[in-house]
Amino acid sequence: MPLRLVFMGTPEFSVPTLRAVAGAGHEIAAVYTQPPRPAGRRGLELTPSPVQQEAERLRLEVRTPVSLKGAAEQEAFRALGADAAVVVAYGLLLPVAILEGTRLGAFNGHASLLPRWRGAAPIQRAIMSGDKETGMMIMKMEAGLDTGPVALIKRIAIDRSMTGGELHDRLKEIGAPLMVEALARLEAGSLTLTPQASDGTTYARKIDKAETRIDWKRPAREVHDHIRALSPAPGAWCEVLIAGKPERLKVLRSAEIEGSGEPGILIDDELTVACREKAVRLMEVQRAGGRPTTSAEFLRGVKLQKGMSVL
RNA sequence: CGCGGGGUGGAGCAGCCCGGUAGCUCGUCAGGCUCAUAACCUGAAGGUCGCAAGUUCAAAUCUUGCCCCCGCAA
Repeated sequence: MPLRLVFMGTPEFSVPTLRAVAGAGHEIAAVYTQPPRPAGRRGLELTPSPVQQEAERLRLEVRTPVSLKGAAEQEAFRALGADAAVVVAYGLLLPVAILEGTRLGAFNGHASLLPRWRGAAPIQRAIMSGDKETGMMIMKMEAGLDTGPVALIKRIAIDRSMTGGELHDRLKEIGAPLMVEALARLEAGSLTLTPQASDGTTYARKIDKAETRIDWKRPAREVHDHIRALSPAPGAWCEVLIAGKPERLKVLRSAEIEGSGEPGILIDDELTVACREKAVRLMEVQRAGGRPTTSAEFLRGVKLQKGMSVL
């Protein structure tokens, strides 16, 4: 007997799970997602979230409350009479009334090995810190931020060249079947919950715009991790002088290279920038207004040579 | 009407302000040099300069409209 569920999610990361859960035969009573927001370049066109778009494709009922704190919203939620809530990157705090608003509770797909990286940006924080592994976890939600007991874990390795975008895509696909399995066990009454470890807790605070700029005074290893963690979005960047004017250059891919020099100085003709320790070679870049290009392509049009500096 | 950059041979760019025979760095093809090469030398092919209209003796370059791509901001 399939479960009657409420799905709560917003970005692209949530979509595979929505699709998988719906495809597994469960009944989706409603999909909660963040309301359409002004987006795009020209006007302030309201753009529905990826989850909303997918939900409409699946002809599911969509709800986009700005908050779930109000008694009316909570009552509307409870009135769905769902067995459980499935939550993946929803973006709204769930009050206790919501957590307890279903028969079996709310289950969250989270992209880290909890209790490491509780919070908003676990994927990027894991790479930025040079973690060698991470994973997806399905946990039962509690009032605290990502503190609930864990039901299922799937670990995956992070190699030294993996970008945030690549890891994001891997994890969103891993999370979908994992949630489906958790629901199957929940339905069968065989889902076991294990409390999170009491130590090793870290918080993955949201990526701030101010920290996207590359700091060449840090060791090459950290610079490289910073670049790949933020690639492709929001993108780590620096400035480079083109025809005498500073221009923003987003770095999408890099590599650690042996070599040294004053931080921020190019030590060869192949976009290798000296850092505090060793150096980082820019492999793929994107200048403001342009498309992503390999550094070789970029250098054909812009002359940046050994000795010039990168800001 | 949020701010801004851009669409030029296959790639990345310059040229546009100060209209007048399309340039640079690569790639491709042919030949040469070399033990050899992604190195070097010589030569060649390849472009309706996003689309349309206008101004002009003449438009990649000036004017107007449209299409497409992208950065910032949200």
